Amino acid sequence: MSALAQGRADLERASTAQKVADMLRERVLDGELAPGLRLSEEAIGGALGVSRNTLREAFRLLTRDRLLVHEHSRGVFVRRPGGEDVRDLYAARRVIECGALQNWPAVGDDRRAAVRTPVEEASAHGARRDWAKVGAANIRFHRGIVGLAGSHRLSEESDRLFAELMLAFRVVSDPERLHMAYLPLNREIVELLSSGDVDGATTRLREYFDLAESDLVAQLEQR
Amino acid sequence: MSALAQGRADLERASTAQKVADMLRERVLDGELAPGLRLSEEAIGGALGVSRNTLREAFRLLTRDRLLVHEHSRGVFVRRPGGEDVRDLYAARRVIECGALQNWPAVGDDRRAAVRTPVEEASAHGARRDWAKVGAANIRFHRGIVGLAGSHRLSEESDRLFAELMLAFRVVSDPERLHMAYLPLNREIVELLSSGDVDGATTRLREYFDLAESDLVAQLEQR
DNA sequence: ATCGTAGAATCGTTCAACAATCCAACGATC
DNA sequence: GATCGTTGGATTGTTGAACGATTCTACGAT
Repeated sequence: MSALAQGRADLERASTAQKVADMLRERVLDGELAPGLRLSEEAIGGALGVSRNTLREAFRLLTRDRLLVHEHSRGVFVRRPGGEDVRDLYAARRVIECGALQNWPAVGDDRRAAVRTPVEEASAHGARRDWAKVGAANIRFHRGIVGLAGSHRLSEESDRLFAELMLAFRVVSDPERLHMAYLPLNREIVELLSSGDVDGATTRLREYFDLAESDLVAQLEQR
Repeated sequence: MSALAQGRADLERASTAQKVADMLRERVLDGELAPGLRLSEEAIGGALGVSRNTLREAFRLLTRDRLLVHEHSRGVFVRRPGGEDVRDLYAARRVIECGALQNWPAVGDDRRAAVRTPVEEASAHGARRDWAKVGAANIRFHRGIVGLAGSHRLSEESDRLFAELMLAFRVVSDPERLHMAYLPLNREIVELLSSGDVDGATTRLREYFDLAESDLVAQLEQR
C-alpha cells in the first residue's frame, strides 16, 4: 500500500507549473534568489523554457506559500520579511505551538517521538559542528510540536510559516548560530514534557519564542 | 487617514482575476455553486466574459482559500468537506482559539471588545429569531478570539478556516440552528473571561468544539 | 532642485491553436 | 452477462503572439 501511495504522489506531480514552482521554491529557500529580488516574467520564463502564462501560475502557487509577493502591474518579488513580519510570525507560532503542546497528554507514542527524536538528532549534529543540520533538526522539532494538534491543515500552514521564517534568517548573517543557541532549551522542554509537566514546558517554549523573536528582530532592524 | 486607506484599497482592487475570484467566492459561500459542482472553464469564462487564462488565475486564488479543489486534467470543483475534513478543521480551531485565549490577560480593551460585542449582538438577533445574523455574529465572536493572538497571518488563515466551515454547513440541513444552540455557551465563556478565569473559559471553549464537531460530523456522515 | 513629460520596459489580458488527458459509449472477448 | 480494450468527443494543459495599461527611467523645462 505504501508503494501505491508513492506511485500516486509521482503521478500527481505532472503539472508543469507545479514543477516550475518547486524549482523556484528551492532557489528561494537556498538563497540563490535573494529576498527583495524581482522575478521578471520574461527572463525567468525564457531561462526555464516555459510560457508566461504557465510561469504566472507557478508564481501564484508560490505567492500562496508567501515566498513571493505580488504587486499589481509591478511584478513578483522574493519576499523580504521585515521586523513587523517576524513579530507577526512569532505571535502566530506562540499560539499554535503552545496550543498544540496542550495535546501532549492525549497523543500516542508516535506523535511524541516526532517531538523527542529531532532534539537528539540536533544534539548529535551539534557535537559535530554541523550547524546546517542542527537547523534542519530544529525545524523538525517544531514541526513535531505542531503535529501534536493532529490537524493536517494546521501542519501545512505551519510549514509555510517555517519557510517564511527561513526567508527571514536569510536576511541576517550567520543564521545557523541562532539555532544552536537554543538547543539546550529544546532539550529542557522535552524533559519537562516527559516528566508530565506540560505547563512548565509551555512556559519554556514561550520563553524560547520571546528570545528568538527579539534576537531576530534586532538583527533585522539594525540593517 | 481613513479615507486615504479606503482609496488605496479601491485602487488595489484593479485585477480582473481578483474581481472574478471575489464574485465566485460569494456564489460559493451563499450556496449558489453547490459543493461538489465542477466549474467548467469554458462555461464560467464565457458567462463572465473573461478569458480562460484569467479565469484559471481566479481559480488558483480560490483554491488557495480552500473553497475550490483542483484535480489535474479534470478541472476545479467546489470543495465538499467530509467528516475527516471537519475533524481536521476543529482540531486546528481547538489549538488556535484555545491558544489565543491565553492572551486575554495581556491584551487591551479594543481586542477584548471584539470578543464581547459579537456575543451581545448574537443575543439581540436571537431574540428576533434572525438566525442568519446570529450565525454571522457567532463567526465574529470566534474571529475576535483569534484576534487575541495579535497575528495578522493567523487571523487570515482562520478566516479561511471559517469559510471552509461554512462550506461544510452548506451540506447539512438547517445550518443556523447549530449556531443558535451554542449561544448561551458563548455567553458563559465571555463571563468567565471577564471574571478573570481564563482556564475555565478555555475549558468551556473546548467543550463547545467537542459538541459542535461531533454534531456536524454526525450530520455529514449520515448522508 | 523640482516638476512634468516622452519613451522604453514590463505587466495584464485576450485570443487562437494544439498536445495531453479524461470520460463515456461502443464492441470484443471470455 | 460482466469485464476488458478501443475509439471518439470533450475538456484541460500549455504555448505563442498580440495589444492596451501601467510603471519606470531619463531627459529637459521651469
